Amino acid sequence: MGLDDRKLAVLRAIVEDYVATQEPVGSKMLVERHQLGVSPATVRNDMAVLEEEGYIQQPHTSAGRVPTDRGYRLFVDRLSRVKPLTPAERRAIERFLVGAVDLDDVVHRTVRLLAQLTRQVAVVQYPSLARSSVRHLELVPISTTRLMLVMIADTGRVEQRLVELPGPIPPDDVIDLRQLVNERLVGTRLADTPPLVQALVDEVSGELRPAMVTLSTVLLETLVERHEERIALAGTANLTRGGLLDFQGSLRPILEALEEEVVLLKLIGEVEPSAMRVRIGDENEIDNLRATSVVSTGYGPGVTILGGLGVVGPTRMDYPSTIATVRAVARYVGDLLAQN
Amino acid sequence: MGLDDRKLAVLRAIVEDYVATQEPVGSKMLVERHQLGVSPATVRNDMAVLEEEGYIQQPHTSAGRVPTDRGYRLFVDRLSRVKPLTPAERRAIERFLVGAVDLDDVVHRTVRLLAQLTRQVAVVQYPSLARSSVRHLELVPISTTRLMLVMIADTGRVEQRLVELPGPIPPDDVIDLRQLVNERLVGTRLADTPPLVQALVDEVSGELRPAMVTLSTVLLETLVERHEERIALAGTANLTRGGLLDFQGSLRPILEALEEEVVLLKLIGEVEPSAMRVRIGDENEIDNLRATSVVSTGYGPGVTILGGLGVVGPTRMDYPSTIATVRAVARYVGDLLAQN
DNA sequence: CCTGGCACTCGACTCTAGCGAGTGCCAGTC
DNA sequence: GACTGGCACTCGCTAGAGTCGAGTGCCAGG
Repeated sequence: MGLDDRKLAVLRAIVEDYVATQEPVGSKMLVERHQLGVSPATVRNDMAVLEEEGYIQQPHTSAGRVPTDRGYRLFVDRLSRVKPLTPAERRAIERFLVGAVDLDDVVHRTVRLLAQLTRQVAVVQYPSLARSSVRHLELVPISTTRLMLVMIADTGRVEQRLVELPGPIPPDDVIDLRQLVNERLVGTRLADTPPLVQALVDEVSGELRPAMVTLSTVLLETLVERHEERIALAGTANLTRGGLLDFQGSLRPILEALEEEVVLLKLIGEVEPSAMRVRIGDENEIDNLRATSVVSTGYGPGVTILGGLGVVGPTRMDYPSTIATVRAVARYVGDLLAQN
Repeated sequence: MGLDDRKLAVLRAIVEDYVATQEPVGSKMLVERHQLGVSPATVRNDMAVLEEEGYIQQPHTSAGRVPTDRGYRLFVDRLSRVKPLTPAERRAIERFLVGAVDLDDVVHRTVRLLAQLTRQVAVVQYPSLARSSVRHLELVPISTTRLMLVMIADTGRVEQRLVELPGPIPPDDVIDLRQLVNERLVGTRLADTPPLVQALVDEVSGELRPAMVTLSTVLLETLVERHEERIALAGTANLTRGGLLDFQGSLRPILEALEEEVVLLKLIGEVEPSAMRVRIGDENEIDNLRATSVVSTGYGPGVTILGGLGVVGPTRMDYPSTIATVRAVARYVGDLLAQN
């Protein structure tokens, strides 16, 4: 059941028109707006085949056709050429991201930028801790039995945790501890620290030991287990564009899903090396998002992946532009972080 | 134009019924469901007066009455007794907040809890930097010309900034700098630091001076100007409860407003000492939120105010419960932070 | 294989009529 | 003077009928 070129052209035209107008598209409109070189009747026959194959669908008998998820999939895979960004968009990206003062700032600007450019909901994951290395560990005495542990990662992320010591500790010991953990851990990837931390504990003896034991627990929590991946979100208001037409009027499940960090991580986090990932409608594992499409990718300096970012929108989105924008923003952010 | 007791009772009944049923309430229903001891006709007369005074309103000529913003205001001010929380709710609060490991965690749990209990959008401001004191300043060398400045506030907040030095700086100088800034600034409220920082700069001379000048700029930015108040948000999905009835079907402006940190701060940030603030409909300064009511308060240990929290919902909300919940949560969080 | 023509389908829209909740007013009663 | 029962009236909501037209599927002819 191969689809010949014209049928593919028809599918493309349907997708493009439907995305643009948001209304089921009929055969007559189609030949008027695209140079297909055939009559409406022929297009109708093609459409019948496309429908039979599951690429398009009629909302009601005697209405135009609407692409199915499968139709969008084919469109994305084979029919769309990625639209290059306009110079204006490129400039917007640069202007927006220049002048960010720290990591928080970069992430915030990025997510807003992405939401604005795509006119959709944007999601940006903070550089993943698992993929970062320790740049510095700081121990700040808060009281005689309390320390504040501050971990600075090479990606610029800073994590802190309170350490409740089993007993009072003299200031000099804090300095020793600090030096010790820094010597051993700086430069290693967070994912690789557990054995090193364990070795540290085994090694230390004397009065420093109880403190070291406690500290090691917190260290492991902070560096590995806690793994609290952070996420920034923007543009939820864009869900209301197109009135209640998209999402058949029930934003509820989508808003709910977007509030679950775990869900978002699943969306954005499973990155393949700088490849675009497009999940259309039913392809989404998350039930609440079956009515949406998700375009995501990883970002990072060079080929390293630090985290993911992407957008969530109606299945009827402008895939070529969206994909182009997401890719461009990811690239810029990656480069930006490379400078740190 | 005094309203006698019965008229007030009628208003109260109207508010309560309307909040419960979401439908305009008529005179007959009213006498049936409340023991007013008079006939519908009498109630109608009272209602006519209440309408004339602007407390209630008819959506259409022959429909029941609906409270106006002014009506809700009177209700909140004079007619509602605050509902005590149920034991289940108290327990929920305790269970939810116990076990928070750090400030981020506390704030996140709080905002989710608040959203869940009130079934509305919850907003929690991180403990305000302006009201915090410096607990410790750390300078971490990143390269010979770069430092990471980490500021730990007594509220547990940690802020970091990259410092680009004008030239290379030896490690010993970093130690000197660190000691200097800590000596002078630890313990002072952030709002009070500018003159001290200035004094520091004036005082330092020699080779340390250029670095100190740069550092002071960043310090001032981080401590004072930047003032990046952080905000956590949860429960936006609750906006869709009640279908499209509330907010006349356009969530748009509300979602937009909720994404603006500045707007949220205005909502939540202007706290009076542990007093509840209720802004009803038109009373909101923010145009996009004219269709909503905002219940907010400050929180902090004892009488100190660290930040604000509150909820945003339809004007037709259950004020007594909402107010009780917001107050209770604020109190718990305040106590919790007092333990740090 | 494509095309023009044609009968058919069916949702969207308009219009009308009837229903009923709710009102305002008034005359009568305690 | 305050309350009540009664009554005419308003007007949004719903259901049903009718019309319109975009769009289709099919077929015969080029």
